[in-house]
Amino acid sequence: MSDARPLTRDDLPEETAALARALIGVTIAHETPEGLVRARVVETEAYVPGDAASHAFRGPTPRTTPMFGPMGHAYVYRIYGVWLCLNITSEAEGTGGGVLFRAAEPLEGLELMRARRGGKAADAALLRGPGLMAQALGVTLADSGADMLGGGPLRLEAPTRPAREIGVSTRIGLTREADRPLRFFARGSPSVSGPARLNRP
DNA sequence: TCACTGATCGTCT
DNA sequence: GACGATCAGTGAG
Repeated sequence: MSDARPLTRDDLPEETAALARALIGVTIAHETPEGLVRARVVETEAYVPGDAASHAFRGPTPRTTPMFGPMGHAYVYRIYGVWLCLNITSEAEGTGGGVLFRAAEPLEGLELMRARRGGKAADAALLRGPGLMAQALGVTLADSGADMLGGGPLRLEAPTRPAREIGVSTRIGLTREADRPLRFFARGSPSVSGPARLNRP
């Protein structure tokens, strides 16, 4: 609760794949007028520089400019006209890279997350998948560009318990660069998304 | 457990 | 004028 320690840039690596791995287990918190929610990150994907699957691949556009800013900032985009996906920028300013938050375990603000999801999902499934995670956290397009390592309303905090073993697999839902092992997940977590075969040891 | 499908629209070609 | 870093529902094995 009040003893949660916000993470700063000194706590995390400034390299996309290393950051994606380091984020497994950290707490993501979002404070809005509706209330505070917290969740433990259990699944990420790295979109590294030069990666044809990355939105940054073709250079900056109005949508993707945050990806080329300094590390530790939010990049939020709409996918399939319906869902939002939350990323954190992961490289030095001028280099396009990001880590997609794919799933998390709910820790605090369960009522609010259930209300935002509006469904009958089990608690472990409230943030299982990138679109659902952004929805449960109450992230909006207005959050794109926000500093997540500066103690603001959308921020990362130190893990609240020892990390689970980290698994690695290929990324989900891609057509290009689909074979690269750039997805990281907390092995054994009930909130990890994706087909079971990707989540095995 | 997996494969397939429809919904839906901003973004870039 | 396509095409998605997705999800829920359905149906088959």
